[in-house]
Amino acid sequence: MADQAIVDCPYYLLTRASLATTAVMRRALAEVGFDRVRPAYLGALMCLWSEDGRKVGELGRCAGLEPSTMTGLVDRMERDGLLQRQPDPTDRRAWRVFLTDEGRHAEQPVTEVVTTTLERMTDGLDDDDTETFKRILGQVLANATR
Amino acid sequence: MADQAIVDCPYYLLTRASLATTAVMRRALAEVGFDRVRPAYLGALMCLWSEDGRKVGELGRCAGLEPSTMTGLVDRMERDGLLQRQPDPTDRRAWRVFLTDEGRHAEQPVTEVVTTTLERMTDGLDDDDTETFKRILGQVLANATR
DNA sequence: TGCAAATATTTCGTATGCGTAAAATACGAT
DNA sequence: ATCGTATTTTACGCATACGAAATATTTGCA
Repeated sequence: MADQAIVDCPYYLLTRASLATTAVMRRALAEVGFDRVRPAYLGALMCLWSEDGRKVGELGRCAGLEPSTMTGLVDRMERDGLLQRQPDPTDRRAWRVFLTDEGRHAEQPVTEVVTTTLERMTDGLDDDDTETFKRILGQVLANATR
Repeated sequence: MADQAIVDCPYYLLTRASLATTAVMRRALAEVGFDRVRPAYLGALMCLWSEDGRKVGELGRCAGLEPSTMTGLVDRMERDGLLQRQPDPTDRRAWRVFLTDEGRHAEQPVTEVVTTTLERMTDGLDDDDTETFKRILGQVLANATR
């Protein structure tokens, strides 16, 4: 089979694993009734759960996304009822992003779904592997962003 | 710092590492004059380099992409002069995809850029880590696609 | 004070990927 | 041969992400 070379390519594996995990995450969230929470929202939600009322740009830096990406993301999350923009009282250029009740109440169950899903994704790996995985991904990420 | 939780999340690391590596790959290709070769083309190119003249759907299966994704990808690759569609002589529903001269000649230098870039991405990791990385990604991918 | 530079956000165009539905063609059973 | 089903590809709408440029506001310096 000539197609074997590609599944040995780390870049193929990395991009495919990322997309496939996202697909599983989306289905897992939908299955427990959280179809309003898209996988792309998770980073921003985690940031807001740990500290609500950030500026759009701060949220982007926390979640690893560009400002121009955040605009659309916050639009969709607002449309889906998870958060609201509020003008920053001390800086008229900026918006503060606040969770709605729904966004706040999602923390517990969504965190649980994410945890369960990640456990399912790392099935067949021991704890060492999981730690190694995070370490390697962190190193790759560091190598890539510079 | 409350933002630390997120960089400990394997899902964050996985998606970020994938996007960041893609960005580096794009820049690396552009730097050596291969800006017509987008990172998304690499899977399809590898498949065609190993076996030219596949059907669109076959190419998708080889590269791990849905048929509906392949249409646009092949459109762009054709627009960028890397391949051409030819009607399948034995099945009028199907198209065969053939590399152009340019697509064929890209194999050597593009492969080199990709290899170099991946080495750069895995800088700071030993050979064991690299093998472990592929094994884990393969496992995650297997867990996700089922 | 006034103006240039910096900052915060959005807008726009583009790439990438998916799922659903449609269109064209092939195939298998009768 | 015909009809229903399967296959191949495309079309469409949407989500997600980026970079470049535009807009609005703030800030720092002369």
